[in-house]
Amino acid sequence: MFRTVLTDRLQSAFTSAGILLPEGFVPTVGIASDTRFGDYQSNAAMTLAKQLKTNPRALAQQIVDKLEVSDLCEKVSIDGPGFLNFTLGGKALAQHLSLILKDDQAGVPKVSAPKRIVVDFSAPNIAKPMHVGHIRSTFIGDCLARVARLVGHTVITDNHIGDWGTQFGMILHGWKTILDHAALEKDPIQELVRVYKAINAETKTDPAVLDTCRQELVKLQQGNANNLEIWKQCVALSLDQLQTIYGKLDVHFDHYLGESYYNDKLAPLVESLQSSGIAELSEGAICVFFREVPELAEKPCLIRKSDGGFLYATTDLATIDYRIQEWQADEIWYVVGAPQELHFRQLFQVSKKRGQTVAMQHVAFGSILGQDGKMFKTRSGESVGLIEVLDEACERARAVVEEREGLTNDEKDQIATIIGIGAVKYAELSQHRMTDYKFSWDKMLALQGNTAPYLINAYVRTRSIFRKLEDNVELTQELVISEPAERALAMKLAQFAEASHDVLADHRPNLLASYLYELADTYHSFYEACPVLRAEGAVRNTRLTLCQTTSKVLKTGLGLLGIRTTERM
RNA sequence: GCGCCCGUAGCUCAGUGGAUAGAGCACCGGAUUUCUAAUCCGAUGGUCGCAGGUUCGAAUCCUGCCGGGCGCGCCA
Repeated sequence: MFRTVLTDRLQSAFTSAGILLPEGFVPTVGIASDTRFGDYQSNAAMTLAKQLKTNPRALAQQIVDKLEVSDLCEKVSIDGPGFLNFTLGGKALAQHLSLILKDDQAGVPKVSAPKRIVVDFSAPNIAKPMHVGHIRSTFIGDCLARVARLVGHTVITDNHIGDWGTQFGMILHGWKTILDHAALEKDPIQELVRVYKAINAETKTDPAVLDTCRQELVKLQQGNANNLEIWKQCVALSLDQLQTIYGKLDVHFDHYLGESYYNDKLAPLVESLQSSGIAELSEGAICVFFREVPELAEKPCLIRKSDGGFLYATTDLATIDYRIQEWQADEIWYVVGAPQELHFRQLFQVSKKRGQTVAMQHVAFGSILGQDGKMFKTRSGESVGLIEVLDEACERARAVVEEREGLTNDEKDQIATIIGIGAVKYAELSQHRMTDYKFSWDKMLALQGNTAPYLINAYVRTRSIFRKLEDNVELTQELVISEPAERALAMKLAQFAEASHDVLADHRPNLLASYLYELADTYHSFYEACPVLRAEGAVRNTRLTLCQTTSKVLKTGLGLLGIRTTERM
């Protein structure tokens, strides 16, 4: 990765120039914001000059005199108030392209200190259909897991299913009184939802029903055999259906350890927290106070209700224990919505009090809003099912594919699925995770502009050239990059490494999405400006190599977003 | 009341200390008997919510204000 190599060289130059770096000062090199000046740039001289109270340009000159980058750069210049601008040489670029081509991970270097990272995402509820609200956690989590794996971390994905909520009181009561077994067989989730909604409505008008539901729940929690059996059936039926969706989405988990998995660990956990003095009795409930943290001083974390029941935080604490003990987790990433920020702050504080050193990160994201700009609530009745969105996306893609020639119906179906699902994923991942956005069919399913089909089309264009190519052409490493469009593409390709690593710095898939969009855009421009097959000799060879490299980076990059590619469209 | 997040082009959004703030959509003008146009080239469009401050340099950092969203003990 050029950025780190140049940073290292810069560091050495400081040393050779005899410049003592102040505590905490790290020279940085970044991708140039304006390519007129160069490919990479550094503001280290300006930043340091401020601290040392010297002239930035003179300091820059001192550094450049000691800088050894002749193997990488054809030019290093000092511009403006003291920017260092690096222009890569053709040979270094060509070498990097050839690395991308032969490397298993397309030139993305591994981290020097790999970690064991648990990624907790998706977490749908049992007996409820997945809706558009699940899109964010599922796609962001899946993408982060893929990127973390690529850069060398050991990643454990865990779907912390909501399989033990209070909603089971209603489902149990409904199962026993109004369940339609034929309907259950046909579409389990739909029937369970119907039952849940019907009973939920009854509880609003009839307090006796509510009471019955509570009793059913207590019986379940106390281990009543019949209720437990019904619960198991619900879980099994729901998991089946979830697996189907995840299969369609190409999202996979190493574990499905739902809330229920931790049931028997909760009582001893609360006891130990109490006996160690971390938790205390307050207003009948057991909670952990954070009197030493001003912002949390009046916001205790409840771990046991006054009626003896356990809570969200209790299960999460038990889950942390498990992940540390069984999986030796160094880090845990929770891909959960921003409204739960307080919950996680409390959770992390409790963990800290217990002396746990695992690094925990709440990867928060904004809300998908309804057309009214309010939260997209499940019970509002307006929520759109995830399946419906995916089906609609594939149908729209299919309508476009239909007009293409030379494809069989089966191929058209497959292509439409890849594009449809890719479009939905890209709509999410190309967005900053903290931004709230209104759900819109058109936005989610757009096939034009900055969308998955645009990127996939760029990939298809790289492939079609090779299909037309006679025989096997030996791609040499001697590249002749002369046209601006060629050089722009080569530079873009080299930056895949930086883009991939940037995703993990702040858990931001959209940085990779915009990189890939820029790459596709650069390729499309190159494609118009530089004929490949009609060119000859070294020029043709160079262009073929650029196409081949683009092909690999697009496929790998889209793969990191969880988006599949197709050879034709 | 306190805490967190957000406010950038008509719309949807990138950009979190660097050089002239960028895309997509929409609108307007061009390019095609194609290495498959789901494409390309160009034009129009912005006191980056407001006001101060720090800095050689601020959409970006700090303070205050305005507007919107979310959260703040027995749901998850």
